[in-house]
Amino acid sequence: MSTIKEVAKRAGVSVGTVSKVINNIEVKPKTKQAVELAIKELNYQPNVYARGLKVNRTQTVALILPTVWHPFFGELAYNIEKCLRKQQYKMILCNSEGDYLTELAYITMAKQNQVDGIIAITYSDIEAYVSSNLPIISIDRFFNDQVPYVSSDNFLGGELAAKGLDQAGCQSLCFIGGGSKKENTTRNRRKGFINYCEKNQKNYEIFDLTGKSDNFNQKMEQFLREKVIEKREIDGIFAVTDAYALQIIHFLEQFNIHIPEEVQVIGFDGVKSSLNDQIEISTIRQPIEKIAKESVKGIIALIDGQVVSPEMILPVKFIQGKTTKITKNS
Amino acid sequence: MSTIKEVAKRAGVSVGTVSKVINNIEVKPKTKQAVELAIKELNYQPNVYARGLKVNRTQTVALILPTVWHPFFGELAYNIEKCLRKQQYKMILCNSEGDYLTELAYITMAKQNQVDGIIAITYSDIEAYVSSNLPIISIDRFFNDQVPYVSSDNFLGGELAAKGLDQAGCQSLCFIGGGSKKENTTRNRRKGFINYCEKNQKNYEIFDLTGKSDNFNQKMEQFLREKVIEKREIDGIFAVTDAYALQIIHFLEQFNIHIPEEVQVIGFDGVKSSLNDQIEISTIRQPIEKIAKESVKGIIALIDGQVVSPEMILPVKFIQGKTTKITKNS
DNA sequence: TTGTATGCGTTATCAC
DNA sequence: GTGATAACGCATACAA
Repeated sequence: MSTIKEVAKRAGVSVGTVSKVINNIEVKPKTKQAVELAIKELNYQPNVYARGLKVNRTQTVALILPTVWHPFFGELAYNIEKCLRKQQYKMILCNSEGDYLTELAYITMAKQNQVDGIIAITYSDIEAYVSSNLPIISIDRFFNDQVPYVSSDNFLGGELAAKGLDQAGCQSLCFIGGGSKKENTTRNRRKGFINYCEKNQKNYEIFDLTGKSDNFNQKMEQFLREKVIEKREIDGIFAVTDAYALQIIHFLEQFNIHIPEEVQVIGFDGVKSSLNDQIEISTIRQPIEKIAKESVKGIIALIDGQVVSPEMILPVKFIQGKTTKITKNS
Repeated sequence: MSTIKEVAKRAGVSVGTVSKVINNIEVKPKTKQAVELAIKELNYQPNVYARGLKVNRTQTVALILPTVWHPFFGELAYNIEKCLRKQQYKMILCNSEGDYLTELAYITMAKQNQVDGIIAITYSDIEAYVSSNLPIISIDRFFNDQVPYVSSDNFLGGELAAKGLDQAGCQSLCFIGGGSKKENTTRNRRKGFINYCEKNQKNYEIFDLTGKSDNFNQKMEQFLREKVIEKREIDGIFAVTDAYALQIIHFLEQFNIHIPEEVQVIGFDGVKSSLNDQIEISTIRQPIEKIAKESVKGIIALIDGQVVSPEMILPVKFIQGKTTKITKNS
């Protein structure tokens, strides 16, 4: 690998001049030409470490997420990398596997100047380690006023789900949720759901097991067995994620419950496992591309020392699938 | 961020001594203690750029693949990052989107010392740009003797697929493939399939459209309509990937062909869209974890200047799904 | 407009 | 065993 010195010698100029050419600083056209020729001839590539040491910029952002091996995160990671690349940034991928220590290790790395900033989607308590001098954007989770976050409009999503079931003819709705206490923005899905039901005087039930309980599946199945299969009290289900929705559907189908004829189901996420994949279930789709775009815009603004809006809430959409009846509106 | 100088001053020693402590070089216990205390007090983190500039090592590897937004690549990326992390390496994720120029840009980046090595899964002709002084491991594709590659045993996979169909009672087999000419290791799936059929005197047909043809789907459907739906000449299909298999199954089901009763189908890849996902179709599963492990082992060995075996072929397994009949052997 | 010189934070080679 | 110092490759303030 040739250095700036060698380029300077070959071009018959000084290193300073070469540096100027590289960084697009005014230089006499003729010298510029000579330098560019030398660069080409020597196949010179600036050493990013020397530059990084000097200017303290690496053009690299870390993306911390539970695991890229998940349709939602995969799509998100893909889009974020794409956006970053457009802005000449590289992306270090960090699968935290939801592990607190792994997340911390990555944040430490960030502080060692390995990266200019972090985009994180995490549910552990890394708050104390997130100092305000480290540019960071959070997805789907509120930390504090210092950390801007971008998220889907979960409240609206909950409303849309309830509305979707309502308009498709359901009489008695139900929200099924669970998972970590920390996912405080996804909590709003439930709130939106309830809000719609209250406002429109729809019957509804809530099955929501927060915190980790090993036997969540058992309890949920018991709930379904009683309320849906036996008593037939519920004919519209909003599951907090597509994964839950799928699970519920599989369970009900075992008991010959027809979907959507007898029971209608709406999920949340709208993930596709790849670009060409087709979504089968009715769902509230998160605007993953937009989330990616806003996150990248945010982190770069932060790196550039600009002020960034503390929260960016992005609209969601109802996607008609095969698990709700088709109405005029959908 | 504090520097090594400040640590030295606080500990009452020289920078050289601090450096020794950091790099675990013998130092008097007492001084070591003092230095470590100062490090803690100042919350000192070595600057990786200064170190990188000095030792020309970044502890970073680039992973180039078409898109992480794909179950197979997602799983692969997840596992590779996991392995790299265990070895104290970071991973830069590069979605090339199959684009030649993007791949090139990333290779250029690698040459700028941003990364110590590359793990690539690419189908374009980047051969000329891959100089032997840049550590690189290829997955699924042979470039030349200078570039070690790791791959599934595609030939064995082809044999297993044919054997699976045969033992499940199929009389007349068929291979359906297509895609890029460049995927020369996946070509072996076809070879293995043919090999089994020849050796065991099974009837077989090949439908293989190499190169890109816009109307691949049309032609394939026409083929299926004639051979499977109308003439009923084929009762066992080996599709070169799960994606094709799925497509074929959906198509046949439209014509009320029962699978696996009338026609049996085996795919290739065995991808799950997440850890908890369940595979539904019968398939030949690629050992993604092993591929990840071997790639990482390989790239690190290369970085460390060791010699690496030019090819690593890993065994595949037949996975019984719902699209082939169950036999005693399976 | 261009060249020279200094320093970024670290490691490594010397002396001591 | 420890300290002083040169060097890594580059950007930049300043001198010419």
